[in-house]
Amino acid sequence: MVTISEVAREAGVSISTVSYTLSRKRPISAETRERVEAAIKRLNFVPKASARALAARRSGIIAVTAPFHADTDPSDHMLFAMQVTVAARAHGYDTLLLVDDDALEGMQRSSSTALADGIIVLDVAAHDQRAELARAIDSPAVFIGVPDDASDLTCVDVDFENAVREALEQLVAAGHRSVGLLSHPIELFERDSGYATRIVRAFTSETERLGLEGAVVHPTTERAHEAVTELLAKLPGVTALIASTSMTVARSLTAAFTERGVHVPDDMSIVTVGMIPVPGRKPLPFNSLPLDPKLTCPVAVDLLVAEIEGAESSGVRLLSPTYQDLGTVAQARVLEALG
Amino acid sequence: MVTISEVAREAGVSISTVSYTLSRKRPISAETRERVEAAIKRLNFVPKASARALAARRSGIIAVTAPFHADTDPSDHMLFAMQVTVAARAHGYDTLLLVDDDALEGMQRSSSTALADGIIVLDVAAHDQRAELARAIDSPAVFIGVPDDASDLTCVDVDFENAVREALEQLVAAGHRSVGLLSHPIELFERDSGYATRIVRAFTSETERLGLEGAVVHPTTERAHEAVTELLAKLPGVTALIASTSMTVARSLTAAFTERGVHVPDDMSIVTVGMIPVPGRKPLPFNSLPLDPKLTCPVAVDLLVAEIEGAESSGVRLLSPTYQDLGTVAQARVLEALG
DNA sequence: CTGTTAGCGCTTTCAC
DNA sequence: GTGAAAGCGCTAACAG
Repeated sequence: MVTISEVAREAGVSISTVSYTLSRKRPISAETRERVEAAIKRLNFVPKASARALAARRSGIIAVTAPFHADTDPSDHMLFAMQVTVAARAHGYDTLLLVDDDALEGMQRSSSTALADGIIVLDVAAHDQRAELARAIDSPAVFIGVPDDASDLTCVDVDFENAVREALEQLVAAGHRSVGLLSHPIELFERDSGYATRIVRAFTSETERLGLEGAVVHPTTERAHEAVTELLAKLPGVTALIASTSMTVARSLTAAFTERGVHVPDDMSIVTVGMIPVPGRKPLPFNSLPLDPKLTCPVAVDLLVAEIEGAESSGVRLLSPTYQDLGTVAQARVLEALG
Repeated sequence: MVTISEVAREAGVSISTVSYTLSRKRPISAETRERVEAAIKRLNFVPKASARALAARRSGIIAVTAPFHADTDPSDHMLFAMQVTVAARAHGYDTLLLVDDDALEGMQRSSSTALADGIIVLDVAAHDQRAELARAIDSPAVFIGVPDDASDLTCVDVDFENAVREALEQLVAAGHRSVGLLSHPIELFERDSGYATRIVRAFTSETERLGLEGAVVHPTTERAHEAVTELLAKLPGVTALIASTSMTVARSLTAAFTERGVHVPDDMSIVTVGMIPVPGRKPLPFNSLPLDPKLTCPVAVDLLVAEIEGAESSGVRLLSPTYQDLGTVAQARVLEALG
């Protein structure tokens, strides 16, 4: 196991010169640099993480806390953890995974032992214990999601309110006046996972503001059929739907409407809001305002790294997704005019 | 930031005494221990990970390398990563997540920088670059899955061959003589993800050995309907099915058969093999021999920790899942006798 | 049973 | 532009 002093000896320089050649924190003459780099290559030297961390008081590790609830979709989980990891690597950091019951305790531990330089908080609930903890510990933390009490916290999230508004405006522009919202199973709201509630609220207030007819339905099974039936009963003149639900339910949406004699998109325009795309998988065949981890995670990591490196910041950053137009919003048919 | 020497001073002992009370690596008198522990509590001391790692030449971190292919299910990924993490915590280790293109390079890096004490290799492919790498580096590694060339490697996996045999034997015991295998999409085999191939092979050889009529079908969409149709055409007398496919396809299985007038389980007995259960989610309503991360991950981590702590081991450990009997295997109806 | 001390392998002043 | 040396905060001989 080769150390920095062996490199120094091999290159005929002092160890500080080797260190500075690596860190570029002070000028090194071209000739010296060359000698050092050659020695490094020759000996196959790589600085040890622990020694570096101890001396520099920085571990180069970011902890990712991701608890696992009954209604947590493991796919979504992984997609976020992955994007955080990719973004962290781009800054030279590695990520430590804190899951399950260790999501809270591990956050405490990684801070007090200085295992991690900072923390990314995933799957944030409305009342999240990690919010208080983040305020109490030394390590900087950035939340992906917004807890009810976000004071003194740095949070990054999709601007769901704005996304719902934009989706509705797209529909209104195409002449739709009666719009449904297909949400998550009702049970999910009891645990209050925050963003689903925000979407329903935004839908309610925006349909009202725009003078639209609206109805919210929740799936009762793993397919959309029952909810679609309910929607058609509740809102007989419905011509458009915003879907913000699970992937499984969304995938059965077209079939569910077809079974009821409703053709998508001609009879039913669909826009999804806040649905998570899976890389390498066939995307949902609907216009969308996605909740893409690739949008929020890099921003969150940027903020965290900035804080680690001394910047001060806090507050909530809401990011607006870009509208993916797949042509699944059709001109509304004015049924009344015909009937 | 309180250090060990402040604790020593506060307790009126030497720092080694503090260190040893913590590590329990040598006896400490009850009285001294009490004084030290009081001081630790009073000052709220927690040893710094980096200092500890440098001095002990052990980081307390296990790297988890999990590349992400187009056909990698993010759910499965997370479930394995989680179980590895939980198992690692039980031994006092934390886990570092290596994903994507960094799965290979990160493995190299975490070893050469001594960032991690050992490595768990997930989502192992038949020809996996990480196999050679594992042989080349210093850090011990344990594979969850078995690459084609497993020489000098430590691998843990489910014994799929045995599971297929057991499933078939259960079916034979219930009188079935004509059995189908619902596998993965045919495209998956081009990338050769190993275990799917092993299951098909085992199915072929075991049906032959048992003198059964057998047929393998692959889904062509995200539902089972097309494959079921194909199966009924290929094997008109089929009375049982082994399903080893994606969760989505499996969930539509009962509906697919029902649509063809085949009742599950009375007309069609189903056993799943190698399917991954999601904690907190309603399990598939079939008898099963699951690929449970809770089975393989703890064993893999145990082996890795043993190697880290000095034990020598290598070779392939195949674990047999226990048969989950949900009563979905019915007595075969002897159609011939009636016809 | 406890204390002294020499490192672990780097980073970073301070000095030239 | 480079070197010497003092740590960083712990662990683990070695010594008693």
